[in-house]
Amino acid sequence: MTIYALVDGNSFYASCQIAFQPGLVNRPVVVLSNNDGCIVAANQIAKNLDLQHIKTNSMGSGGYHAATPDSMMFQPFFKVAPLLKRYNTAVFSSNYELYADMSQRMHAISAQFATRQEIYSIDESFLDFTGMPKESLHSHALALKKRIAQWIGIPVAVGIGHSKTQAKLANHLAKTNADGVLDLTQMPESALDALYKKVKVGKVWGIGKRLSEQLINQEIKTVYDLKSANSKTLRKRFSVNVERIALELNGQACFDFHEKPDNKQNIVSSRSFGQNVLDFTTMREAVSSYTATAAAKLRKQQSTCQALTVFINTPRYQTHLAQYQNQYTLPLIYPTDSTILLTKIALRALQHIWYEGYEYQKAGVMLTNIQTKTNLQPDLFAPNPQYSGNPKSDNLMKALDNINQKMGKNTLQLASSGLQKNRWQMNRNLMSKRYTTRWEELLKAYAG
DNA sequence: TCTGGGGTCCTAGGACCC
DNA sequence: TCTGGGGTCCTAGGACCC
Repeated sequence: MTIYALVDGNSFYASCQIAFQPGLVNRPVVVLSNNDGCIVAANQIAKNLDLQHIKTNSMGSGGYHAATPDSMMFQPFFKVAPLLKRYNTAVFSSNYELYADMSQRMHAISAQFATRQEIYSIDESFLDFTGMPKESLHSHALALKKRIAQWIGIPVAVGIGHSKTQAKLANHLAKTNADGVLDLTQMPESALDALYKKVKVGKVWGIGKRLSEQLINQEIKTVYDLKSANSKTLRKRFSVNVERIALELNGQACFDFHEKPDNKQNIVSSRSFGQNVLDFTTMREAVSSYTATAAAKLRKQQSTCQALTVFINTPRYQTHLAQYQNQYTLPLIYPTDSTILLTKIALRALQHIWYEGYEYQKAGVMLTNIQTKTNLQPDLFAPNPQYSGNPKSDNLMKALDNINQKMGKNTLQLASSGLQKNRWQMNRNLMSKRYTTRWEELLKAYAG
């Protein structure tokens, strides 16, 4: 029987900031989303701040994240700014370069503690603990936790179970455990049931707000209720996925390990603008720039795409402004990974949906119909049947990627991306140094 | 003044075919 | 003078995740 462990960095982004400014450890710390828009990470002290007066209407019903009463998360920054200030909170703009580098280090350490690892997100990985002596699982996890703390200064929690869902749940519960580790595999059935009875069904991985409401309507209120529900009924009333989740809670693994990350089936690059965009020239630059980012991601996974979508919209929360949103998809005759070609297509798609007179807040580019380059299916009936990649373009793109990787993003770019990005680029007014990836931003220590 | 970005999977429904 | 039933493929939208 496979044993799964889930390692998860506590308030990961906030912990990354604290790791380099240990003086913050006793202060509330929050990290903002792109554009300094809302809060995406908060340490426990910040989470404990009194949110009474800001609980209402956090992101509106159309938001990605419903506000949960206990959470500072996803509150618009401007709404909580006065409260944060009152409590002397350290506020940071997102510093993705720093978090990505710290993430790699954390995952590398975790990998040393298991035969297999699945990197699930920037701050989480599943580990395979199968075959380890049962009584030592807990101490093994503690050793892992200790090493990550010592080597990179990030606190983690570890959950252990017979399925991914159990490991996720154990991890969630471990966060409030004294030592930050919880092993469900060593728990007798009765103890497990007693524990499950105390946890709300919405805490289960894969049960979001909507499903949780629907389950509660059917008298399935706790993890125990879900675990003991009839699995065929669950499939009929909800979905095959809910059925699987229930089985997983029973210790029957339905979701496999994925050691190698799958190639993306869709690649999106989109951003909110630092300030609303009114003119086509500026919008062209933004769309060109997002296309370049998406195309670089595409080449990184050695794929091509055969369709591209551009979307633009006005700010939905600024209700006094005229609202408009639209998207347009263009198929390509040949699969490609060329920034030059994709940019042409993207700008053509933009022409289709652009209307003068609106204040635009966001734009994005999505690449779809993605295929890996190695199993490209050339279209025999296309006018140019021998096409299966274009060596000249491939070399050019390779050179572009190499230079940008070595010298920094946007060292080399198309003229259509523009040089005055400050007209639309996001605000990050509170960014810390990139301690681990830039020589000139290294931490300095003074002796004497 | 100020509300993120990037993914996956599933399902329902329409178009089309026999 | 009758308006079935089954199948596939595609797309849009919903729900979930971090």
